[in-house]
Amino acid sequence: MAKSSQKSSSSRIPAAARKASIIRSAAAIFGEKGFNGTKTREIAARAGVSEALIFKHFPSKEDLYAAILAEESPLPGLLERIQGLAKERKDVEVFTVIAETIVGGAPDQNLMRLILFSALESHELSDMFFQNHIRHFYDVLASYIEQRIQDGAFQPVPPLVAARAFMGMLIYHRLLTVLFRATLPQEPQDIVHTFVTVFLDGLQRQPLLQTEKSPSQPRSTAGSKKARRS
Amino acid sequence: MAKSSQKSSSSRIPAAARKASIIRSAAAIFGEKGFNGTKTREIAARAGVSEALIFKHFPSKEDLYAAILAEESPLPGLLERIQGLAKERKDVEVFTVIAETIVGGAPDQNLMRLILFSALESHELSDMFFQNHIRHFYDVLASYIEQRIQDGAFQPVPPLVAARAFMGMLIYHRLLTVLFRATLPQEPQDIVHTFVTVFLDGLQRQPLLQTEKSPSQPRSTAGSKKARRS
DNA sequence: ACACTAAGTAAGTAAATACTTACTTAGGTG
DNA sequence: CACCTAAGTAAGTATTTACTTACTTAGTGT
Repeated sequence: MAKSSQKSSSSRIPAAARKASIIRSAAAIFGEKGFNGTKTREIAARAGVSEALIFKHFPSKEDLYAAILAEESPLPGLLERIQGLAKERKDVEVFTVIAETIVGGAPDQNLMRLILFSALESHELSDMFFQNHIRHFYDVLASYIEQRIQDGAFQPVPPLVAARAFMGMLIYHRLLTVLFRATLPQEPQDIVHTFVTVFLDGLQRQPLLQTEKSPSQPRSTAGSKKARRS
Repeated sequence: MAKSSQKSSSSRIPAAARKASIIRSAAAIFGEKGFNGTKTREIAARAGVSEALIFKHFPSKEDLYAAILAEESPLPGLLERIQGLAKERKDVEVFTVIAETIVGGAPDQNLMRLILFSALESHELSDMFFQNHIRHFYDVLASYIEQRIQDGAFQPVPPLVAARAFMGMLIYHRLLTVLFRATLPQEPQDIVHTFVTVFLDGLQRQPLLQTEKSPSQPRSTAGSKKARRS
């Protein structure tokens, strides 16, 4: 009987294609269970091949894992899109596009988990990943913020801290969704709008006040008695 | 140096104490390597006991893991502290205390990793953890924000979204530090100050404008062409 | 002193798992 | 066709690992 139905692939296919198919199957399982939780047997089953074939293509499980991390990339064309808007100083649009991308599910569930797992399990590739993708993104965003501060449009805050603050809202939101299925009742675009509004209203130069805040507030900004830390 | 020093325990000690000592050792390793990456042999070695003793105290590795998750608690007295300040409507203090706690390293590196690992490896206890600790914290923070909106001090935004936005800045910052050792050149109190300032300036009712923003901006707040709300 | 129990362990065991070996076979090429 | 190589596999193997078993011993109450 038997050999009729292969699931994702059938008998002889060229090496490159098979390799890609194994990578696809493996990425799904590594993302679900992490490196240590994933068994090569399971990868083989999902790819519809024998375990031995996996080792024909990748010297070790580690090598397979490395191949996946090296190829996955988040934020596909996001950088280019915002750089266009940034040149025209369209604050709202710049931050809205970023927020929509992330809140809309940008690094998909599996990639998100893959990144987290690899960071936790400290595969060195995770550091490389951070340097190549994330770091660069922050540099771009931070230099936009710095530019706007020099324009006099934003308050003088440390640009990288501000960039992280904004990305924190978004990524953390995504994290709660992916890890704890903790969704919110609001529509995605309302969430985006809230994030962007709070952040930009917070950054943009206030018409009257510049560092002190609320009119109904006595003042004690942090830096007085409270903020001594080690 | 020498082998003379037992690290956490020597010969006969009462069951309860030994149990606690095993939990301590196990928590450290689970936090470092996750459930699947941790071997019972390693836990035994670190606790300075035989593997068999671990299984005298905990029926299985899973049970030991569960005992750890059940007992670890972040945000120790934070809730009480902010509830006092909240009654007096001290916005800056409330958010500064929270930010100082988290940026200062509140869930310590190990607990942070433990929580992430357990969420990723989907031990049901992680959900329980979220429900018991994190959820409750957000409820308190969100209801404070809602109160301040009703006072007319904050803009009318969805309170839970705003609460998440603020916590996102903090936790994400901590995440980058813990996972990628991506530190910032600024002093902790400057980072705290930036987070609190941006967030509160963003939330507090603007003296003149209420939804529109920057004076140096042609205006296109979201609601014009870009933010087509469906 | 003497047993009795709680605290502890050395030495297994069965199952799982990453990786190999030795083999088969599909299908293009001269 | 006959051959040759790339594509594929069944059946191991050595090691690791969670957990057990059968035992020893420290210390306490009487």
